[in-house]
Amino acid sequence: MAESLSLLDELSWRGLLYQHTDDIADWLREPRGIYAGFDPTAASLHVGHMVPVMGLVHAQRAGHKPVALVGGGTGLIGDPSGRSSERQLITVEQVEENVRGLRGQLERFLDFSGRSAARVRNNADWLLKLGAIDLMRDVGKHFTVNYMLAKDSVQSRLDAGISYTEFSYMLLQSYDFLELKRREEVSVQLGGSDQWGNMTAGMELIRRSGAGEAHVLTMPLMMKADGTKFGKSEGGAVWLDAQLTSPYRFYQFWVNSDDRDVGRLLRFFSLLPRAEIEALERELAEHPEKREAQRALARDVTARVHGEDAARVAGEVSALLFGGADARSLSLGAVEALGREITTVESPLPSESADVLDLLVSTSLAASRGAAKRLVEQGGVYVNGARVAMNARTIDGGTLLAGGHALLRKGARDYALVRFVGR
RNA sequence: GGUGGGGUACCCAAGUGGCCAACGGGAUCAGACUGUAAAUCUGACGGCGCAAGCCUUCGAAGGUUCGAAUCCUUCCCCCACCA
Repeated sequence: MAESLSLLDELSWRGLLYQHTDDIADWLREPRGIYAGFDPTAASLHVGHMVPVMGLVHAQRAGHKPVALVGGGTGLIGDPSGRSSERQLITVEQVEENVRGLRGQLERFLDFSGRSAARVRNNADWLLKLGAIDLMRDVGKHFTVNYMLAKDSVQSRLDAGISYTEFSYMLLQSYDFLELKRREEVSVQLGGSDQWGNMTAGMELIRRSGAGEAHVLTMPLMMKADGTKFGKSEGGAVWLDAQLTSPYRFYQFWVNSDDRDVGRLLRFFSLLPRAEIEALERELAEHPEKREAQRALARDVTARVHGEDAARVAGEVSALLFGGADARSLSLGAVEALGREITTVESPLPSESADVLDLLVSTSLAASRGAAKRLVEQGGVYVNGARVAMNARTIDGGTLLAGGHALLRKGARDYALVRFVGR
């Protein structure tokens, strides 16, 4: 472990420090157990979750022992923090399935060996067997309703309404902290800034239960310079699961970062050292069109999430698609490599030709034939690099690439490949 | 339980008998410009169709009418105040 920088210093220069308890610096002089929780609201984490994940990664690098807590129990209740309306309950089966997905992803970021070995825990292990009476006597008694009502997460919901279920969420999260403190010697919790209320409640419970000293630290929410929400791409979330967001798309998400955001994104999500990030920022200022910073960011993050090989291939495919090469000059090998990274559909060559509109729909480049038609009419569709016109929108044998392929493009950067197979 | 207000397309929101597939804004998508940017401008934005046009939408189900998002009935849900 590099002992050069303390966890707080590291998080601080990266802009990952938002709020923390007063004496946390002293407390962190010794190696501590540090946890962050992730509720299984979906089968996969998305890029937004990576902020606290990176918090754990930095904690481990600084010599502390990270614990990733999967909320198999709290996920059944629903956290009101940062939400303007009541959540829909998800089924027990769904939560269990999601827990499996999250667990596997969290394991990729952390090192499970050595002195600072990471652990993954599931709060279902203690919350499911916690009885209502025990909860009220052992946890509830330590909180006044007045204290709970004062929390932002509750306060902001007083108008729209909040169920007793979600109102109680902070009790469960507090209990998690206490359990982890007792069982695993975890004394620090980190999370997004919207978690401050829940986290300090846990600290309060630990204090009142006489379980010793505990601290909390929050990290900022990633905001984009253009004001839109971070982590969305083509209308959907950017997932860490390769099945939901392919490594190529994942890589593209980062490559497309706004110039104004790249520096912060590098600090947040890459492990590159400070000097290197600052050099990239200078390069970006002088030659923004080269997008070196974006590429470095995409390489680093994609490699951590999907592995070095996947990151390299995503980079190569991007270079191929955006490098200005003539699609028709692609070798069969290159086309087949493309096919493994971007959406690819097989289509029988019906008679003599295929309608591009149908191909746009089958490759999901367009939602319906009507949408596909509008795209073509607006000049937003290209086959093998050539714009498609409404009255010339069929593909026949003569226009195919090596191996009977056609490369479809929608707009500036959405690609799909069609492989025509014999009847 | 009472009184009042409300449920309109991805979100916000106008619309109170035909001119409504439904004003406007946001989000989104495309084009121009560019750096696979940003900003700006232009266009598109329920489904099917080359098109004329057809079909399905305004919480749900019925009804009145030549004709309803708009009127009536019943039901469901949300909010505020009161109890």
